[in-house]
Amino acid sequence: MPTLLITSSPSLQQHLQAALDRELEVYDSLSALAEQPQRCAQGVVWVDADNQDEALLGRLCRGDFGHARVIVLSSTPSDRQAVQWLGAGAAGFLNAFSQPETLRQVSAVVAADGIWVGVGLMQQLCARFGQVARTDSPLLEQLTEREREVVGHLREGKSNKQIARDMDISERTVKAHLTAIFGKLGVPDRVQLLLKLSS
Amino acid sequence: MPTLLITSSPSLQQHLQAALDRELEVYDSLSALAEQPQRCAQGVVWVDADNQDEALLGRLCRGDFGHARVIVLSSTPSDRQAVQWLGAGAAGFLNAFSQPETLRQVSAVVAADGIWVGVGLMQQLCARFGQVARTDSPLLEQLTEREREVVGHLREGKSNKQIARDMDISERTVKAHLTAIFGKLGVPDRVQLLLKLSS
DNA sequence: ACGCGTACTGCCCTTTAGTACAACTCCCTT
DNA sequence: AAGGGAGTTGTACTAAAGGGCAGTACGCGT
Repeated sequence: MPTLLITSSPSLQQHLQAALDRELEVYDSLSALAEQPQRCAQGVVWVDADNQDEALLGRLCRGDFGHARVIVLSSTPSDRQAVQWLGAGAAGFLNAFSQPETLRQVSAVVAADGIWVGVGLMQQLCARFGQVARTDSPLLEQLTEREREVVGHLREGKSNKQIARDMDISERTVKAHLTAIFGKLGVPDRVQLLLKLSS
Repeated sequence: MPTLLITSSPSLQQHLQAALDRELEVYDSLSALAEQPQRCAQGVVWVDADNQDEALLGRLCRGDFGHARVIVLSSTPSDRQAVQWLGAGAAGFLNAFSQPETLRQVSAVVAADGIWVGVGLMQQLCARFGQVARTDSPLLEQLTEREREVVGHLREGKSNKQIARDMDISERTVKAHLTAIFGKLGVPDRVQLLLKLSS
């Protein structure tokens, strides 16, 4: 399993090589690597994001060039960048000049098919996710079983007619359920309901 | 730094003990541990979530019983559970009977104050974050200026009549813009458009 | 001058959404 | 037995959404 490094910075190359104590296959830019996709079909690729083509890096993370595990490095890391690359499918995001011990840790985690992310960011992400999950369930608790089913279909964007077909009841009954749902949740129509559920 | 394990399953105890090759302090249930909170004031606590009190586990993750690092195990893991516990403050979530190598990896990461999470879940979290943080979708690039304005109003859940008032044009023109928008984005109606934009 | 894209609007039409009012059947609790 | 919630459906209505057809107007490049 080869370990690749994409950077145009000699100092970063030296830093990473010293930390990992392993043979690195170094490429100057992603475009150079893109021409031989078989090199990154597997293994781990460390990418210095500072001077790389964002679109190309995004494709690499998404797996367009194989199933490589991508670790994105930045000398000026931010939460925005972290979300961008981890969301695209990167396996790690951290400061390019992190402590050697941290780099080794990241390397081990990623090699074991895990992903590496800073504690602060993780808390932010969970808070954001939890925010949605929290407002989601209590809202639907006041609905009956059948009404929740209707909401489920509604979230797929189905029409009343389609919901009626899928639930094997009349369209009139679907409307009855909807009227009850709108009343309980305090919304005027299906559009507002969807917005309330996804906010 | 003690390592605790909360489970009522002998096979899980054996599995983890063998993988970590370390002395484990085993408790049958969380309620047994809750009576002596000083035991989990620090260190790492592995908890088998399968047969535990959810409320109690939530409090443990949130730090009600000290600042222990909590790793939640499940023999039937799901993203929903992962979000639930990581969101509550757990340091890791994984299959109870993961490979010994993975378990050791998780142990190392958590001991180093990191968080362990699967790649798929990470992408979901980032997507959810982006949903809130992102203001403009690449989908909207193919729309004209005026059409993007209409979409903006649409995302507020406004009716055509209201949009017409706000943009100071006729309702018919709003419909004309909408027809163009639906065509370009390949959706049949406003509901599907909203779903597409928020996915 | 001509074509083209964008914006805007009218009339008229069909379909969909939503509600008011009125029933009926089950099932569960009192 | 009586009441009530949940689920179901009908008729009839209003309002909203969506689109076809037709026309006007403005700016921009050839």
